[in-house]
Amino acid sequence: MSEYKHAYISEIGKYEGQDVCIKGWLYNKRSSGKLHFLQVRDGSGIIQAVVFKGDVDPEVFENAGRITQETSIVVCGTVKEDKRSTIGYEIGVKDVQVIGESVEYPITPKEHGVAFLLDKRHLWLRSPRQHAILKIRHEIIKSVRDYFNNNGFLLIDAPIFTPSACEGTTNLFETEYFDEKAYLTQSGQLYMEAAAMAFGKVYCFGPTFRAEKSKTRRHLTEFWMVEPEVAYNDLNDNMDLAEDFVEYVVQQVVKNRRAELEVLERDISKLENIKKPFPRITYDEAIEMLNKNGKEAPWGDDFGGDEETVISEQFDKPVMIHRYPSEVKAFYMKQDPQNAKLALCVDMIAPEGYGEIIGGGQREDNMDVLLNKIQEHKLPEEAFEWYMDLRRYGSVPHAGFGLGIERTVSWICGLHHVRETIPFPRMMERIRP
RNA sequence: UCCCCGGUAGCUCAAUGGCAGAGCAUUCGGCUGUUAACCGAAGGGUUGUAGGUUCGAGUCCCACCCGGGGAGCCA
Repeated sequence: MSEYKHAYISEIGKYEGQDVCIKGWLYNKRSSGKLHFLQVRDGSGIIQAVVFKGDVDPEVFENAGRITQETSIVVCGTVKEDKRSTIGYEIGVKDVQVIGESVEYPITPKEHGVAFLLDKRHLWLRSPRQHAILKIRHEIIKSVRDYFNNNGFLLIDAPIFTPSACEGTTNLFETEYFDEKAYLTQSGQLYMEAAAMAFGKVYCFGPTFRAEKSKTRRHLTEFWMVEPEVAYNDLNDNMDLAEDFVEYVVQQVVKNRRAELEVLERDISKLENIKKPFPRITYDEAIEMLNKNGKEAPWGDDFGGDEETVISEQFDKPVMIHRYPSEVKAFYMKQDPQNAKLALCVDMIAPEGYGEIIGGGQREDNMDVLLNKIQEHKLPEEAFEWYMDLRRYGSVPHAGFGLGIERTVSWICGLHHVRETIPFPRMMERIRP
């Protein structure tokens, strides 16, 4: 076996006519008397290895017929072009070596329920559909990093442990930090504001945690968020950045992960259409749109999933809704100089009912106004002393936003639930495996 | 926290209040081109848990446990 060169299935075309070995696992098997068809996967792809009784030792043929699903095997043979193969090639087997047996693998090539598959998430990752989703997740994350790295942003990692709530309202996971309490971060934003005053254009990218008891297809307790922040940007600059960024990420996936989108049966034309400019409407216009479409919405209410869906259905691109009432938004949102009841904030709602993927806006840069907001929200002033320093020492207009990775993956992949968009999802009722 | 749905073989599901079943998986046998292969056979059950109604409960009633979907909540 050692004389054969190790080849990955994704690059098998380079070895046509040569003898190679594939190191992987048995995905599925079919037999036909004097033939065994072994579907072998190695992480880079799946290839059919054909064992013909007349070509190999009787012992090799016999053993090949006994290999069970997900047994790890090294398959050696000749790479042959074959039109019947979905990847264009198959292996004419000369030898098969079993590395590790797999006895009664639980995920059979038939349908299974979500609860069962989530219990077996560590094995479910081996299936082609999960490969497609997680490769697209990889592409999205790579595109996110490339976009900011290529546009003059500096990566600044935000801490995971935080001494108190960024906004004081949401449920945080509490943990012990020596002899005091600490919380898992729900956002790196306040730290990005400090970093923007130091470096101009910055972003952070990492996990965030929310302890809300939400059981919906859009919620995880642990999820990943990318948060850019730019000094001297106003709300319009922020919306320009958001749409340029989202267009780039979507188009990179369309360009580089077409095969994976096809595995998921995604309508790619809908993604190809995600090009600038994106529609921008005010909160007031959104309220009007809701009332016109039979979804009564009083001025002053925040939008839930139903409202977001009705609005997103009016467009075939992500829509940016800006200038919400200050009351429903966080304390650090800058007050609109044209109307004190409004905040200079923006949410981006993905099309096809996928909901909010971006939330952000211009930050309050006036120290007195910010102090009032902290008091109105009954937040502990001393915890925000360092944050006030950013207004005390050379305050400038600045803006930023956060994009939720899992909701973006869910939208681009066309999934029903965010739980498949992350390798090991953490939800209200599920922390294992 | 609230509302809705569900829990039967390893998995996906069926069973009018009357013998607990099928497909897949597993094991054995057959087939030279299979594509969730096919054909034949075998093994496999505390029907989520605990009560109750009934001659008789997987099925009806009550409580609880677990899961799924949604709401609230969630920049």
